[in-house]
Amino acid sequence: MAGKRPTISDIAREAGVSTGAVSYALNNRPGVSESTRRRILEIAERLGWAPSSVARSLTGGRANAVGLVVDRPARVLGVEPYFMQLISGIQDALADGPTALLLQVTDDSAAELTAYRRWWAEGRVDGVLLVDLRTEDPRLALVRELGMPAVVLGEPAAQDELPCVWTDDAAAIVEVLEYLVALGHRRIVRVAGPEEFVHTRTRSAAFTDAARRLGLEEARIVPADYSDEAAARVTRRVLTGGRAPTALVFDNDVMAISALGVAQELGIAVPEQLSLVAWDDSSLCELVRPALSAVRRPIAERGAAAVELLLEIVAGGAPRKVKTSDPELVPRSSTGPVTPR
Amino acid sequence: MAGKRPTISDIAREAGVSTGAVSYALNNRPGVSESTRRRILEIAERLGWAPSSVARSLTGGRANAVGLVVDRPARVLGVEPYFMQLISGIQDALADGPTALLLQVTDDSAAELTAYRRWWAEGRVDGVLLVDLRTEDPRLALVRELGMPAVVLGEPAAQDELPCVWTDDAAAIVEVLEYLVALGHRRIVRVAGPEEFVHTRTRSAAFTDAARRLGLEEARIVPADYSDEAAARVTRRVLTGGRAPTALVFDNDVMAISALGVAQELGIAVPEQLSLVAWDDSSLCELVRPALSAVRRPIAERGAAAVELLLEIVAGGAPRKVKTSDPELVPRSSTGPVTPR
DNA sequence: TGGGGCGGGAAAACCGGTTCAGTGATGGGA
DNA sequence: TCCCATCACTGAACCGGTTTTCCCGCCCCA
Repeated sequence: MAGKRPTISDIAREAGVSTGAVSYALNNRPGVSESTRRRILEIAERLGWAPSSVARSLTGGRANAVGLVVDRPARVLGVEPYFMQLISGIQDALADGPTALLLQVTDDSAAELTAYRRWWAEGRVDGVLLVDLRTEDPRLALVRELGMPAVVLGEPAAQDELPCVWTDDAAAIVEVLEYLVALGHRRIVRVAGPEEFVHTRTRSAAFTDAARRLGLEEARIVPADYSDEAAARVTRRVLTGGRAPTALVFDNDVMAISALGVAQELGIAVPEQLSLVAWDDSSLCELVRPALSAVRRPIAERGAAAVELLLEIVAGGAPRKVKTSDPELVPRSSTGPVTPR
Repeated sequence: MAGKRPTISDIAREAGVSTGAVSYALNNRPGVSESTRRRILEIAERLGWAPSSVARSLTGGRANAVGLVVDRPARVLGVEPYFMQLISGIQDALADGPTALLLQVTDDSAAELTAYRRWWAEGRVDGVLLVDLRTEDPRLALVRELGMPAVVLGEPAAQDELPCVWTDDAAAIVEVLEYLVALGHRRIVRVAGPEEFVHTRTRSAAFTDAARRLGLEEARIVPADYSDEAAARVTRRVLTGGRAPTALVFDNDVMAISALGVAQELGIAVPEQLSLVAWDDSSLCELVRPALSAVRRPIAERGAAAVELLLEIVAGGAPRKVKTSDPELVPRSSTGPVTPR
């Protein structure tokens, strides 16, 4: 039966009290006697009453929802486990609180801005999560303009005061390089994600630094865009050019897998002739042969921490910068010592 | 600046009219003169007014949101491109309408029911999408009990009258089998998803039927659970047992890739000694070597169609059963003619 | 000249809650 | 005994819109 949902007026009528009293009783606030409260709770239970989130939002000013816009082409989005892990972490934090998650997937960064703006204007969200921060990201200006609570998932930039949740990617890059150097690699190429992302730059800077410090013979960074095709193209070029590297480090898992295919194509043995390291470990990395060594980051943990921080800020807390647990290198079969050819 | 958002009262005051008049003007309804309407629209524009979705929902009774709960363990969810493609299709349909998407990810089917129930009780959604229908699915009873609009993504079951959006999986199974038979395969094993899903049963029935019709020497179905580990286990068992099949058909892409690894482990050449077919084509299938032949289904199209149908139903339309375009087999390098050993 | 019809708009009720300002009854202290 | 607190609860305003009701003024036509 599609009967309409009971309201506090129904409860009030049944209990013979005013709606105000019902409100107090249902919210465990002083103002009603214990016996009346119990009676009201019982009636509410019997009627199957649940608070209308809409009505509550109207007075409370709170929407009890947070928003996330993901701006990546559907093609790469589908394959990359990152976002689903992130979302899953977000849900953990939202679990049984009153807050819901609004999700928008777009492949157009103007649409992303519009989405945030609209959600805020319509009062649909209390705050938002920002992922994949770019340099000079227009979203920063937007949230400032709107005064909309926001938490950045990514590096804390000195210049802005937005709260963020971050992982020490730079340290992980160093760990990877030291590991590869220990295996005897001296020519290492990093296949990076899009340069406009702040986290790409952070990793690039760390890579260059560490390479210099370790006195690497050759350490280059070539840009790609997270997609399998771009990675394949770039890998082919790098491997067939002169002075081919003996190790490749990728900025995501999909690109690393794509490179694995290219190596097979070219008859280059992994890990005997070429070592591969993926970023963002996922079961994809364990799936392929040889299984990929990868840097594992606490993605779900990040998502959960970000939501908690956001809710804290919405509730009036001060902006903080939260660091999650460190990434760790998970060595598998795609990395090995350099063998002289 | 975090200035509060303007309301129609602000507009009314500025324009020197009542809020009712403003409402008419902003909604393009008769009741105000053309000149007043223009004046009001202009003021609204200048003030940067946007309707409060919350307030609208309170009167309209519409939440302007639809809900989707995905009940799969995070581990498999992350890797499987299916859901992100689906979500991306859903967004296409929602695009610039007033409707938002509420997403919940859970790994507990009781929590799934709770989520739907709560969304509805709280008036957060106008309707929901149901994926991965199980036999005797408690969600069917739930949406009936609540009178909550819902669209099923999956086979139309004769017994219930819920609207659904479906793809002719059975035809695709037949196509795959005919293709494999044409290549000379007579011993084919299908590695299925969890049996409790209705779509698994549909495919199983179609598989068994077609196998009988084609007079296959051996056609078995072994159950798995969409995860890479289960697929690896099952594949190992099947391939090392007596009378090993020459072709394997999988119910998703992850399992097929996992099997590819197992074949490599066992020194079985693909496609020379073993053909593999994945379901739900994704760029993962193109990524691995050899690239996987796969059945491509219009997943995003399904998502979009489902949302459109749901909105139609919410608006009072009659429940329909919508069939999306047919799946097609995309042959790649993982399938080939049987070679006598 | 009077009545009917209609267009433009005001006023108020309403949606489902929350919250504030009262109010009558009770109890306690001086 | 009087006064003041306190308790338990009511009534009403309020959040930001939508919608219904009603009213006024104007035009048209008989």
